[in-house]
Amino acid sequence: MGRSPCCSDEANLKKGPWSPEEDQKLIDYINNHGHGSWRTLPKHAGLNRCGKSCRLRWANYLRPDIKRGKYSEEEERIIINLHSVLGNKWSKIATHLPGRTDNEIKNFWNTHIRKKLLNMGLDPNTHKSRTDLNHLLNQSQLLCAAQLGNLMNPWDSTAFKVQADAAELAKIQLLLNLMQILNTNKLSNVSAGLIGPQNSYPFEGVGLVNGTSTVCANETASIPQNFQSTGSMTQTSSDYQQGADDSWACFEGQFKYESPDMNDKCLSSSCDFQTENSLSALVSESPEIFSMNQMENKTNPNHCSTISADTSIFQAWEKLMDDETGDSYWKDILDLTSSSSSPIEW
DNA sequence: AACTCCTGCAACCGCTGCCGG
DNA sequence: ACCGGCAGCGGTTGCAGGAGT
Repeated sequence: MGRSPCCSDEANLKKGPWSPEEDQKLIDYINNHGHGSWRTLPKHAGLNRCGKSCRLRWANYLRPDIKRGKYSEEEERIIINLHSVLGNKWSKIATHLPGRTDNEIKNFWNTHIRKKLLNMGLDPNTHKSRTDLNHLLNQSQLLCAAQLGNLMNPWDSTAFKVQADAAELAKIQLLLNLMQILNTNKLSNVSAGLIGPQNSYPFEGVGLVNGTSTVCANETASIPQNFQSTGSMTQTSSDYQQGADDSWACFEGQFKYESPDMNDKCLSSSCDFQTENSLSALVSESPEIFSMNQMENKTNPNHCSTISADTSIFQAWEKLMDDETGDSYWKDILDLTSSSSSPIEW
């Protein structure tokens, strides 16, 4: 059911920028009487504006507790983290940034952060790598083509080497993109891990910056029964409400999943819908590399898929672990996780 | 100096959700 | 249950000022 536009019956009302005199009238009136009904305020305050315009002017500009000036890195980080969980819910994001208005945060997002994320190769809407499925498909096709090339002409050593390098690069890139899918989805950060035959992957949360993660907690993440979670996470937000709708929390730390009786090589278990959809699409595009098995999970049937990959992916993973850069990167993360081994319950 | 283009931001528009009758 | 009024929210617009040519 629609409703008539605000103040549409009052054609003579002023629009556009506010004059200093109008601002002062509004400030004086609200300081003396409070805003009360916005609908009737303009008349009482002697303003030729509609109530909506007055409310907006007060809320976004004249309110005494408004914080002006540049956003700090901390504020920027909070906005990115919250946006990854809440999306374009600017008013909800604003409740976590005292003195900042929803309008101001929205503008800051659109003019600064959005561009920054794009420059970093991230989709500002999903916070995922901008590698869309077509791009992933291209990479998996490159990998397949390289492997096929090996089979078709195994005696051409030069071609073999070039193709092998291309295959290796493609594997690593594909792996990194998979990690991106796993890492940048909301619930997947607490419910999905990258698990190999020997290496457990300690994963990070949404928008992990300086060790802080924001996770959505409006659903309880389920963990398949044959998995154990270990590691350490410390809650850093004070308004976390476990189980409440629309709640959120900040955590620090990492934890990992291990499957004591997992013989198959498994890339992900216990996905949320978004992760599952991303991975399902990837699996359907590259069935020669990935397979997907449904695991029965009575607690939460929505989070029960297992993605399995071709062995070569895990060989690439191990190679990445052996690589100097990769090794030091993972060593840092493993050092962080080794401080505690108390189980986490979700 | 004059013009165009770009950027940032305040303000508007139209829709939704809530609440009381 | 329905309806209408209101506040609030998010997308969009328009303008001022700066940068580039």
